[in-house]
Amino acid sequence: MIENQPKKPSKSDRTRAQILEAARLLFAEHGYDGASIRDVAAHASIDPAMVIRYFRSKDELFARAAVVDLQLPALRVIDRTTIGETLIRRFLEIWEGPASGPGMAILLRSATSNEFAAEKLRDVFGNQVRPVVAAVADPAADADRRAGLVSSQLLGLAMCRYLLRLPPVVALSHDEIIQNVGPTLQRYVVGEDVS
Amino acid sequence: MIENQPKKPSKSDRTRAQILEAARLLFAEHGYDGASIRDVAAHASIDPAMVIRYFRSKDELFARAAVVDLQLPALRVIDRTTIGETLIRRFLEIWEGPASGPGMAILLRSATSNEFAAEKLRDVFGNQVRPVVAAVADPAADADRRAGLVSSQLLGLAMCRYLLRLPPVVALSHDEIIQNVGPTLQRYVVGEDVS
DNA sequence: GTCTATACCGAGATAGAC
DNA sequence: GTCTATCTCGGTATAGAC
Repeated sequence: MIENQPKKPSKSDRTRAQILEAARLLFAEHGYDGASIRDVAAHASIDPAMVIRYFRSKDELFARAAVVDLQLPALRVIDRTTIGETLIRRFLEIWEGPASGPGMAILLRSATSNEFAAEKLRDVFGNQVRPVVAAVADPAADADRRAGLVSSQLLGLAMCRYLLRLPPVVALSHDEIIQNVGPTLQRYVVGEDVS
Repeated sequence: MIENQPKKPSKSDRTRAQILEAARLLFAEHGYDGASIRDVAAHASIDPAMVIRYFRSKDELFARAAVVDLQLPALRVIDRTTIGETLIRRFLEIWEGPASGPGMAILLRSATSNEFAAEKLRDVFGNQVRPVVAAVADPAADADRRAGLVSSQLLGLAMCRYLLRLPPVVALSHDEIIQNVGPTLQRYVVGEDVS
């Protein structure tokens, strides 16, 4: 067999990982246009030509860097009465927790001016957020609209707090966010408004 | 007197206006990086050198294009019991009404990757949104936080509906938006939650 | 006032020596 | 596998002819 994949952190693999990590950092901070191949190379202490050698193009590098897994299926056991709080807590973990990477920041930072990033972001909400909302939405038929409303509040909060860094939103404590935004999400998911 | 300003739509002025209009359109649609001087010139049926001649640089052109006046003082007569609905109705006018230009789209499109645009957007909320919220917030001392929460919902809605074009959010009718988002804003401005 | 031509720069990407 | 050198392209901005 040619299968000698296990246990081979070859130098190539480590270099590749370094490049990818540098790319994720810089794409998250400066966006697709703002982060150049040269920047990524410098940050990984490597030659720019290597970046192209390992990933064929900037687009492909971005595609590799912009993978997002919100791990929402972990919320499988859901309580309809506390879904709002559950969602906002998970949101804070994703954006500020130690485990989750900068995947969402990468997408959101570039989504306004890069159609690929925009499409990926729409995919995230269609494939990851929507199913969770649909599982508990009040008539499930409204799942699309409810998931859309949830997304509008959560993306807006992320924009203001992590990208735009609007001072009063940055200043909010986790408890304040949970207490204020939680009820909003709760109503969007299982509320009886609607027309 | 050298004052012959009135009644002189000289060819220069018209050209200047054409350039500015083209710039506002393209900056709103493609963002700062995505809209080049050449694009703007082509769209205004003019030579690229003229763009630089009229506005000294791309940065200055962007600064001229990115002026925003939400005209919120027009809401001076405010009813605390309907402030949420008032705000969301004004939001829809700003983004979809015939009068308002693409100013907000210009800023929001570029704010994630352009520090100047980000600063201008923070200014808009500090100088235009915050005062309105402060005028009716419930303890007025919480005005900053309340205005921040309002901004998070409104910017998120704008992102999803007009920039990201998330299908379920695009599909929302004006009435659905008013009925669903209005109560959220109402609670953010005069609600009694908080910690 | 307007446009042609171009300078200059930094981007992404490639060829080929080592 | 790695790096030096370079190509090409498109960006902003400028010089100078008309």
